[in-house]
Amino acid sequence: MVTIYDIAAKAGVSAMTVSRVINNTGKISDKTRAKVRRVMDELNYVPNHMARSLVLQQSNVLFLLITDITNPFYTTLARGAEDAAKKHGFRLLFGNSDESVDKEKDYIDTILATRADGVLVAPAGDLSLPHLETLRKHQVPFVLLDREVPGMDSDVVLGDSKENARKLVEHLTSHGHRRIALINGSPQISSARLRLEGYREALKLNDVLFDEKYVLETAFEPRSDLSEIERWFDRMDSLPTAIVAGNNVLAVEVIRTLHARGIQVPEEMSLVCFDDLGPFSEIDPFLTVIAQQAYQFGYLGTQMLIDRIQERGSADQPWKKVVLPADMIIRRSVATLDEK
Amino acid sequence: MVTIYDIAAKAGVSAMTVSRVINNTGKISDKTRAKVRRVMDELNYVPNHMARSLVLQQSNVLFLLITDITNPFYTTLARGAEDAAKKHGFRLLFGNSDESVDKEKDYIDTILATRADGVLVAPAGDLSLPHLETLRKHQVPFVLLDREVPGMDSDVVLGDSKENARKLVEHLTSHGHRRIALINGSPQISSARLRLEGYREALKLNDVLFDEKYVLETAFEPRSDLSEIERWFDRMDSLPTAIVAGNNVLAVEVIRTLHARGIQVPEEMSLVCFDDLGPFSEIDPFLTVIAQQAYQFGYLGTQMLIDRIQERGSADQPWKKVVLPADMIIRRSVATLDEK
DNA sequence: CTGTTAGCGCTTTCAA
DNA sequence: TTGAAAGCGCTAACAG
Repeated sequence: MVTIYDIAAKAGVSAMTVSRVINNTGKISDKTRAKVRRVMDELNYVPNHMARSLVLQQSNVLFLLITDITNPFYTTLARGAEDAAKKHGFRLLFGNSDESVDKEKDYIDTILATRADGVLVAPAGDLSLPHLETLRKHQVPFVLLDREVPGMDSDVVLGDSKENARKLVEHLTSHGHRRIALINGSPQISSARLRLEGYREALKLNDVLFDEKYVLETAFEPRSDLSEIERWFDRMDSLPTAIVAGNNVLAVEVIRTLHARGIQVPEEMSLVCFDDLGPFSEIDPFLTVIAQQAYQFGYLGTQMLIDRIQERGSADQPWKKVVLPADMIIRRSVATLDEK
Repeated sequence: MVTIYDIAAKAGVSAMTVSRVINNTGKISDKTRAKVRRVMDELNYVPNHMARSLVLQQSNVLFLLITDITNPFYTTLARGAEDAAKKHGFRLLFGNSDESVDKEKDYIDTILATRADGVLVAPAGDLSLPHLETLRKHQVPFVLLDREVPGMDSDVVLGDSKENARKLVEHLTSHGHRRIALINGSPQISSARLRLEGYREALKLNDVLFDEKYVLETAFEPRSDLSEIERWFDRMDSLPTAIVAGNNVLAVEVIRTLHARGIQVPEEMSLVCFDDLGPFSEIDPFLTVIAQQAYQFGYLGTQMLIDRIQERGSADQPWKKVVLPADMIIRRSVATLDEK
């Protein structure tokens, strides 16, 4: 491996001078600089970030921890984070927790051990609290994405889950639906809880009685075992006329289940959900959705994180909470009901 | 920051003993080990991977460079790589080159500077050659994924693009199609070239004359400017009856273009493509595709890479080339033609 | 079973 | 404008 000492020897200068050339610090004569540059090229020198980070006590690395790398909401978010990080000269590394608190724990350990300068986290759920406390204890700045965690104050970028749930439900009631189900993620996740709240409020506002049997709380990621959605349908005596899915992945699961039972959307069942399906929704623009600005979640979150990192030492700013609005994209997965 | 020296001092042992406890090396009395462990917990010690990598001259990090993080083929591949890396105790970091040779270059520099132990690359194209040569020069083991680069021998995991193109075309001819177009990625990419070859061979085998005007070579990622596909349609006097898309992203672009022109699939135009659309294809299982085993690309590639890393020093093995078979999933995007 | 020494590649501080 | 010394946190090699 070529080090600054190899360069120094061959260029007839000290290692310190090489370091100065690399980092453009201090005063160097043009001649020396040129010579050092030439030798660096000849020897194919590549700086060693680890050695550098070790002495500088900072890595210029940001870490993005998402919960589902196959979900276009998160990959689009990742693109936003990538662009923002690059713009500010940070490198961005990704991790994928698969909605698992345990895998998340492993990543937190890795993040700590690799001394990332900051972290963007879409927490797996409320049980992520200890992980966040660990980050806080080690003074690693972080920004929460898409979900909050009770008991932990921090910067956070959110959608307005409650409001959006209300919009979705009212879209359905305005088409004559009264028996509206909610197939939601785990109540251990703040966004799922708020979506349930919004759903209940919207029902009340529209004089529809809340019926517990129309709510299924499962996981935002499909479980591999026999589908809970399957079983939920099995025990349903009278089906709803419409379903709100807590996210895009659940919407797909619902559609599969409906297909398997020969139930047509929207003729026999209306369906709406949170989050669009990514580029592939274009194939058949079919599902009516709340389209959150995934890219902005990543971009803004990263900017907030970098602000926080660079603020180090200056007066502590209060925590920032950014709530990004979302549009409803109306397509054709909702039928209009005539019956009262 | 807590270091092994802090632990050592508080536990009344030397730093070396702490190091041994952390790494489970050497012989340590149970009593000492217990005490060191206790102090580590009390002080919330987190090992510093950078310091460790610096002395060990290895990082236990693998880097996966893909060309499109929003393409489910690559995210599924990433899941496979993740699982394989984890199984062997390596950490996996991702980068996204966006099909850009320049961004790829940046990542290669980062990879070199952070001293990853090995790299999995889906190269942006033939122009990636210098990047691979850089890796080779610095003795960083790498495995190519999904695409080869002329002039560079290495381990590689591929699909059988030629054979699969043939299957796709013959599926169309067997349904009576004779005017079959190919909308393909850049000829700078090996898989695109082979797909074109397979297409031509299949036409010949079925006594269909090759017609240049039915081939469009564009990019595997949609360009932001006015769609080339748009313009290609514009200058077409007699439309084909079927289209083979070089990958899933292009298929989506084709569908959008067709929709905009009010052309129905499959009634007025049949369409098939390479690579499935990920979980979301389930919503409307519509497109007939060659479904490559994306997960296996990542899993096997990672295993090959780790083999290569661990072989260090032992006799050089010849380069391995793994070709993964793919199944055609027949859905309903192909119409049967009666006309001869 | 445990400790001492030296050094991984780099930058900060101080001196020339 | 340049250099020498020290140290970031850790572990290999050797000594006890």
